[in-house]
Amino acid sequence: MTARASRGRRPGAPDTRAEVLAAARASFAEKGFRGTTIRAVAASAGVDPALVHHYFGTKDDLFVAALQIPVDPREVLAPVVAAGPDGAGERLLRTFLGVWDDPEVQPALVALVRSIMSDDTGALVRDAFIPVVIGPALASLVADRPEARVPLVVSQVVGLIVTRYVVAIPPMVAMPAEEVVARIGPVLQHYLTDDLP
Amino acid sequence: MTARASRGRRPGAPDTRAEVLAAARASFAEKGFRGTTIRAVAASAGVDPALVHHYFGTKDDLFVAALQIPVDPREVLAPVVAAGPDGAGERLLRTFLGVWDDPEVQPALVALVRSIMSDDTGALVRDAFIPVVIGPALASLVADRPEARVPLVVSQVVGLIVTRYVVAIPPMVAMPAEEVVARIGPVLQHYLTDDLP
DNA sequence: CGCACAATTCAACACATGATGAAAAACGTC
DNA sequence: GACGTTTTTCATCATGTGTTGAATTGTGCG
Repeated sequence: MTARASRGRRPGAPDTRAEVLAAARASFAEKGFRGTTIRAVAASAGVDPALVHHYFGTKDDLFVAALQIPVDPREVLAPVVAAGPDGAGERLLRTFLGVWDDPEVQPALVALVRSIMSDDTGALVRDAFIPVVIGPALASLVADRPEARVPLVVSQVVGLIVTRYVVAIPPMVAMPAEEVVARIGPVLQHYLTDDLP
Repeated sequence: MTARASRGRRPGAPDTRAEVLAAARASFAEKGFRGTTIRAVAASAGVDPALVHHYFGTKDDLFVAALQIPVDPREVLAPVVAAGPDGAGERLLRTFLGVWDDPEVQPALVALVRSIMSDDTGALVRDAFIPVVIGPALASLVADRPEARVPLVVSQVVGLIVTRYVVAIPPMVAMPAEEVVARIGPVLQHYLTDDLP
């Protein structure tokens, strides 16, 4: 019930901009792009809608601002790739969970995935992200025929993302990271290096 | 450029209702619930928006009408479950693909999944569908500790759904059903019956 | 203190959308 | 052929949304 009514600047030095950005991230993560309204973000930050426009311009701009996260997939994957194919499945999964379980970046990543799957931004993943970023990284880890193995790895990882972070089915959320690594890691390893039927 | 202008009933006996329903299914599958507008559905069916309301009432009603599909998961899963745990992974996957690759039901299923992941209908899957429908069916196929195994199976199957039908990444779409069965089936079997680490 | 500047709200516009009710045209039946 | 019924469009409304510009209040600097 923090009744905020008066016009003009607030006393003190509150970082209102950061609050708005956090509210936007949370809303984009939970409701997706279309489901998020500027008014709702403003209300959740205890602020007038016009202020959102003042800081971040249009709604699209707000969205890309909310997706700004300090994680470059190629950089994160580099050490995993450098260590070679032995035990790559578990290493891959461990670093992956290290990023996704970080509460600092999780909302932005979930928002990104939600938008990819609800709106037709799917093309971005389909045509650019996987072939350009993920594909080459995994390609040096697979035994052979990467065009057949990479999609399998991706499918299991995507399933993990959706069940653990997007839909958040309870047993998957409750599972400790190391347990996920121990149970799914071998499957990734299997997709990467075992003989294909 | 089929200029349709005149008022009143059309000559002939066109099944306009079915066309509207098909357009709605396609739009819900591609753009999700929020992304679908009554006007767009009407335009895609070459019809006035009011007609959509005339046949199916509100937008929610149209959505549930679009989701009406002649497939009961328990009924489909019954024979798979009845045959016991031996080779259950591949059988499960085969019948699963039989349903999802059917172009008659695919749009409705994709629409359902899209809505589950974009809007917060996720609760439906999280709290009802998996525990009540999928859980008990799989429970009789697993070796032990179903609460640990079922989520693993679900994660791989969800990953398959998303990559093959929702985001539709090309290598996954192009893969023949039997190849999917041969490559992912053993992994499901592993989750169902192999020793858990 | 005075003043430029930043932060914040208010009021309003333009637009798209879901929904409604009445009117017009074809059909089926007697 | 007359008539009730179904199918279809038109015109319209209320609402929520993104966006804009002006007005107001606090902060920091000279």
